[in-house]
Amino acid sequence: MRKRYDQYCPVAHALTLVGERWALLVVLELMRGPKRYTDLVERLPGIGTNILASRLRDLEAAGILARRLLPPPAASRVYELTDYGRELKPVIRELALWGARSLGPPGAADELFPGWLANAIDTVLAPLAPPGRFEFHVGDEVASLVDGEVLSGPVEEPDVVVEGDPDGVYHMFVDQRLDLVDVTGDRRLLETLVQAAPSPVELPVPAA
Amino acid sequence: MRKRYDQYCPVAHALTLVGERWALLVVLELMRGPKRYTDLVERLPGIGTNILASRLRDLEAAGILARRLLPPPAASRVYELTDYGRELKPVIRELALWGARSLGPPGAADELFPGWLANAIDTVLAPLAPPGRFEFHVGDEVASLVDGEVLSGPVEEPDVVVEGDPDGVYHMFVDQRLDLVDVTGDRRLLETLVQAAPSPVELPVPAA
DNA sequence: CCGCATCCCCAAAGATACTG
DNA sequence: CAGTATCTTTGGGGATGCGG
Repeated sequence: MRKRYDQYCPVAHALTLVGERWALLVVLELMRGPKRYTDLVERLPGIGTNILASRLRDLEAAGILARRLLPPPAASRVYELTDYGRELKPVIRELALWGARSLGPPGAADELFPGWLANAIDTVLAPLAPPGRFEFHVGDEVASLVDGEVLSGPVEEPDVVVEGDPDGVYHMFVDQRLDLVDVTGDRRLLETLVQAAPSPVELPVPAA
Repeated sequence: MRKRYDQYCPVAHALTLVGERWALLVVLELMRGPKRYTDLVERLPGIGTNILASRLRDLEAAGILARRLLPPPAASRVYELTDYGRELKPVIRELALWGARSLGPPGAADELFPGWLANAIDTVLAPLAPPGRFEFHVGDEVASLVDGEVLSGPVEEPDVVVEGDPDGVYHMFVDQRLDLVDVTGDRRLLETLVQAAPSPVELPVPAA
């Protein structure tokens, strides 16, 4: 918010609102519901507490989120998106679809924090998913995809259940390999979903 | 590119590639064709020359753009998007649609540089435009919209021609007022276009 | 000229400690 | 729990220089 671009351009304006470091990731976290300050801190590994406070101030001033006090006795302060903030979803979705194509398998430096699976499915798969009831178990995360809608946790009467580690699931979607995961149920339906996923990009230079 | 987020998340990954300041605006400029270094400098008011060089390096390393030498005798170096870079268009489009809703009328601090009109029409209007041949004259800029495709300059046999200053055109799209611009031709068609434009957002705090 | 590299200055980012 | 205060480090902005 502070740093402007001196151009009369809708893109430049959007970037002054949500273009600063961490800003869109804060919005992404709030997409799955209101959160407290400390919830955000632990779900955004590496963010400084002062940075988070600053971003929350800026995003509130921009009308993207609002702070609210939960009714007593809980009485803790939470941050939640406004309507305008929620409308960033298509932006985040396109970013995720684009980024997924050059995202490699999970590395050691990457943290997998609670909710990552549901988040990834929601942003990358949900918009292209065929109708059906999918259930995924990856490590200790469980998330489901029901007719294009994402749910945390299992679903009743799934058509197909996939079980594996992060690497196996990665290769399932990227290389269309189903041999590194355990599949129970409608294998055909899973293949349809896998084929709908965005195809990876061949990077010219492996970013030495 | 340099600064990572330590999360295994497609959005975080996308933001490490194009989330730095100026990066997406560089991509936006290259969307309308290859450009030389100095072209970019003058179309990105306020960018430092070292920053631009750094962004170009990072974006090249990420496989988003490539540098190429024009054939002699021109023999100057140009930067152009790769396929993967061009696929950022949906991201930019969604950002523009979202940003346009809270972008006010042009202010004194905003620079209007050559091509702004075509850029704005392309990102904001083109994806929602009804079929038809529109021609816009704003200040000394002329751009057209033909069946959802943008052209710099006039078009043959336009259905409707709009003439006005930036402020008038702004209120045409935001307030659906057609009395601040000159309209020649099919006024009905123009009204259809205006109604397709994204509606503005009521900001809670005017960002004092 | 064009395409940067260098230098200087200042404003953010990051890490840690601490307080209402 | 939800931040502010403080300190250090890094990167951005602007000017200038310089080789091709």
